[in-house]
Amino acid sequence: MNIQNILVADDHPIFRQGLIRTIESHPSFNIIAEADDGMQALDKIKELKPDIAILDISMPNLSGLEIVKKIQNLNLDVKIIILTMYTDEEFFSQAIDLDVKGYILKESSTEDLIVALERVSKGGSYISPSLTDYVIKLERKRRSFFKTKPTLNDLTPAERQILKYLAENKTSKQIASKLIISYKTVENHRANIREKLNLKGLNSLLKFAIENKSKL
Amino acid sequence: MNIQNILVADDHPIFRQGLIRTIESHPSFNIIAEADDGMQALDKIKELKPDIAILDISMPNLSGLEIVKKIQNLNLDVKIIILTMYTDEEFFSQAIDLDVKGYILKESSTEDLIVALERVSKGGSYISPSLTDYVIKLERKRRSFFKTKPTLNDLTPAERQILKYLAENKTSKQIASKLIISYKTVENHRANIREKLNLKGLNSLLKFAIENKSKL
DNA sequence: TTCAAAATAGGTACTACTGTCTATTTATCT
DNA sequence: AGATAAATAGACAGTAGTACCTATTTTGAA
Repeated sequence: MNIQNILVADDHPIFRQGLIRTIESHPSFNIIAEADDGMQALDKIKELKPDIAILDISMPNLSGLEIVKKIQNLNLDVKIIILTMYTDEEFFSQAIDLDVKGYILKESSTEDLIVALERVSKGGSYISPSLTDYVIKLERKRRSFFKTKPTLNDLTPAERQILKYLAENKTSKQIASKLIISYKTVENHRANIREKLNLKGLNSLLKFAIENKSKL
Repeated sequence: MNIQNILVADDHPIFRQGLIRTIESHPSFNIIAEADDGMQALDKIKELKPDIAILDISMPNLSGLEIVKKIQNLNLDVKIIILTMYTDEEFFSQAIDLDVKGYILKESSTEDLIVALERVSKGGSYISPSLTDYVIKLERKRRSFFKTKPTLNDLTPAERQILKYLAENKTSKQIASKLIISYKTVENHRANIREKLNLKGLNSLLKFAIENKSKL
């Protein structure tokens, strides 16, 4: 097996040093580039064509998952390992749908990281052991009726906008006057969102908005 | 200045590697121990008496801030740098009250980390630039009337209990029947909590409960 | 251009939370 | 034993969100 050229992209410099130290301690891997935001990562991937790119999800300018989409549109042959803090079904299943080769958590051991690199470099794939629960859950869901859980992606732009204000605990009236639309329109959006996301009962929508505001 | 012996404690192995790589690249600092949970960190500090201990806040078994308390009870002469993800006033002011010498964010640059170590090793202190806003806010608060922001600590056990259920979006009725108390009692607790925490307006309490549920 | 989805607006009944009160019974500390 | 804080319970008016509808206009994609 040739030496694998690797790009690491993460906006946390100290963590990035950890990746470098871990990866360079292994002779089969060679770090050819670093990036501390998404745009930079994409540019360097296009320019340097690494064998493997290790991407953080939450980065300024362009998220790891968005980078993956762009790479695939360009038909670049780069294997992707997503590295993230989020033990979050949402991101995970998005990544899987994008045919990402590795998905590992930032809390992983250095050994896990190396194993992931080895597997991926040989054409395989690797998912953080801690995510097994999600994998199983997803499988079960897919099997039983293919009814996939509705996600934020099903929402229209206007609906997302409403959600953002809701997360700030604005009332429908306040949102209406801010957006210069009728109070009833806001209420309608709320109703539609609740229906799409299967939210029932009082304030379930507010709860959802607050818990998911980082994703909006 | 002598070479400073340093202990690093963080439960994320890759991040820990980053700390080590960053610190060891600087000749004045020498890492004498690592720990990946709080108990281990405390034990090693007691045993090895490092000059400086870099502690993560969220670690298994014992949090960084709890370690600081124990160290101070034992009158150990160890300078503490807290390293955390949380840009959270709560933790920050707790740390300051504990007379921690450094408080820096995990997203800091490697340079910031080194500067912090240098300052602290010389008896000074260092706070992440990104936290300046909080520092100023705190200062302003302390100055204007010494009225400190009310916190979760001001709440009684019954009130915390109510908050927990609120974070699950239970209605007052549901909580009442679960705790076998009157609906009105629950409403009274809610009112008291709102008053203590200065929460006004509809659903502000629910918002608070959800945002702080991890601390309950 | 035509069709479908999204955004807009409104009606009505119901329910939950808020704000502002009073008042009694337990604990707990001095 | 007496004071204080906490937990309990209630009244009442006002406001906001929910559930379930109908209906028009705008926009975007086939």
